[in-house]
Amino acid sequence: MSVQTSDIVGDFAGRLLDWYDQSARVLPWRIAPNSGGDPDPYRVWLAEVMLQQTTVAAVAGYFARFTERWPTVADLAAAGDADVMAAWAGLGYYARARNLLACARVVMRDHGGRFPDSEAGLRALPGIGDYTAASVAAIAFGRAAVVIDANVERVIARHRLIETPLPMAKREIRAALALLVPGDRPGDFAQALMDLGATVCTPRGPACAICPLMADCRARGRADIERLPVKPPKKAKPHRHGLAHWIEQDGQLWLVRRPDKGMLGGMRALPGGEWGEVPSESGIVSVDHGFTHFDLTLTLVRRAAPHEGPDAAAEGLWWPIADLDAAGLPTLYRKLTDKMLERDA
DNA sequence: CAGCCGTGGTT
DNA sequence: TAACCAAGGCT
Repeated sequence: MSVQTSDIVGDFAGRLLDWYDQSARVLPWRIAPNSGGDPDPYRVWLAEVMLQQTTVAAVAGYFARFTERWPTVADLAAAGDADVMAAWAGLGYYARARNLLACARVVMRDHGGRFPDSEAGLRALPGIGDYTAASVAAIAFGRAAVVIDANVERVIARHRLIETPLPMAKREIRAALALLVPGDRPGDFAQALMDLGATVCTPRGPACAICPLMADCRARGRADIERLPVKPPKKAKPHRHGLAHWIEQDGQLWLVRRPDKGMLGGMRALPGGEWGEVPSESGIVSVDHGFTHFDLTLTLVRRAAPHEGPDAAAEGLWWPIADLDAAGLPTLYRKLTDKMLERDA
């Protein structure tokens, strides 16, 4: 009776953390809420980088393999570039893998093998932007950082009925959230908000009836709640065509390493020409593949030897076709070689 | 700021 | 099914 209703409704973090204690997802990189254990900064950082623009389901297997093979940041820093890139193959956004290695090596060289425990210190490392610096600071080091990802943007935009389109709305969202971050359990608070966005306050069909923030959510019950957060219209994707060269010799296939910058940078690939607007020739098999900003039809053609084409200058190697799975080809080429080998079979 | 950078799941 | 979207960072 002594507690005002406004105080109860206003306890945003309390309601959210109570919900989290009941409903937290069980994830390989997450220790149980209130378990008292200290999360390993290396594992937190690795998971957060893998989770950038990538779903939990896609990350799980990669996280298990990476932590098994490279249990500490020292192990990862000592790994070979090609091994790490191959282990990342299929996860996408390959600049993350290059930055991951660079970051591990900076942590070893400049920080004595320990991750900086402040948001600013983390933010200065390669591959760590605003989100990842805040999330690692909060989850691994208990810092009351303002952690904002796409889930948080959606939850806050709805809770506060922010109709400003992204990315302009980021200022309002940050200002609103900064007032809500608790000094106690900031890491659980951040993860709770993300869990809520992923499982309750979903892009479509949010489960408002079971939401712990329902009482004071300004968008609750609105027919147009799915409109929030407002996003800019997307641009149309062009369609491109390209060739890939199948150069086989004694059961081995000629692979190249793509340049660090640009599409699939640093990854092993089949050699081939530039991707253009029109198909150049027909081939043995072809695959359609969607990238973020264009769609590609890639056609496989036989070539006799690497030195006969424009591939002579490319750094390459012969790879046993029987062991092609271990080559670390990105999905685009994996689809193509799978189709080729299936056709021959 | 806006464009670039992968992939797979969901609706 | 085509569109949308995801624990973003870099230039």
